[in-house]
Amino acid sequence: MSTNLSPPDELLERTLDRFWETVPPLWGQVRAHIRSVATENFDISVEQFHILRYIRRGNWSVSDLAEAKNISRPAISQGVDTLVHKGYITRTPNPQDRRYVQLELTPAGNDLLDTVFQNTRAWMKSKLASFSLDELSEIIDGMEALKKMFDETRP
Amino acid sequence: MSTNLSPPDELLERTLDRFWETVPPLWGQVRAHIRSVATENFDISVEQFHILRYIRRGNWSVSDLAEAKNISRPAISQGVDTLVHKGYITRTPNPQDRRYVQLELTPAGNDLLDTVFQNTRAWMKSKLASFSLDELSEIIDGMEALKKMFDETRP
DNA sequence: TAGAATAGTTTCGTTACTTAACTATTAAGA
DNA sequence: TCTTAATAGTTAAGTAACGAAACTATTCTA
Repeated sequence: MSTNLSPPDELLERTLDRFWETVPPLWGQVRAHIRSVATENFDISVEQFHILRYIRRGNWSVSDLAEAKNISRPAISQGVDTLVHKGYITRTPNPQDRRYVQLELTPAGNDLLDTVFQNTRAWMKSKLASFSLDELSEIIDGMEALKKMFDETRP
Repeated sequence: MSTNLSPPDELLERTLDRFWETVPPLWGQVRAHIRSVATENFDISVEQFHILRYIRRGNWSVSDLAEAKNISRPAISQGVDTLVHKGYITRTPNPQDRRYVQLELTPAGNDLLDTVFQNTRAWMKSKLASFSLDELSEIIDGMEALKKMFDETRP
């Protein structure tokens, strides 16, 4: 049985400092890149791109999406609406429970996602190309540890 | 002199997978928390909060802010406007070059930032409280490595 | 000293959100 | 069974954030 002591405050503070120095600027750059790819090749915004991403990941209803993205159901509903109009997803009432609407990607939606994804990943890879194996391992380990922060099964 | 070989593609892919699994959900949670603290205790949005943050960090002009946040000058100008109206920052023309407007936090702006920051940090600390020293070190190292991704001085 | 460059603002339109109120469907309790 | 409650989703109305274009004010430059 472990003693389960909290880590020293100084280390927590240092962790948060690194987080704030790193994550917001980095995410801003990635967002900006996605926006430029998505708007240049397709007529779509970062938010709409994310809705597609979540649908492919398995969030098939409006409520699922709203919870996953932490925004209101009406916001999702409207986003879905424009994506349906643009031909990237379909709405199908679920025959089991007709309150639910099944959201699915069309072939065009899948293509869009593939293109933006591949483009963004290639760009990110180019940014990582000069990294050493050790640096990449550090990033992987750090991400895996950080991911546990919102793991509800933790104490 | 180093050989400067690119890392194997498989490792890059794995790094990106971890990135995408970790950063967007995590950032979403943090954003949502800031929003709830900022809107419950003060009448302010995440975006406005970030403008205050950047001003405190030393981006004192509208153009500095626009570049740092990667959004247009008009957008900053408007955000600054509402923050001035709310009494959190002041605009002072720079006497050296009167095209520039010096942006400074009022005491209320500093208090706001302190409150939201301390609250958010405390909440994040609580999320990290159960982490081991090794896990925290991994996060710190990972962040430090990741931060170099947009370091323009790299090859 | 005229014109180019820079800093910032205003105007106008778009998009993404929110809350409140609504419809449609299913579940639950008397 | 029938009524009420709960759930899924949409519609409506209003707000905030943002960009592009056009503008003012100031400083630099040739």
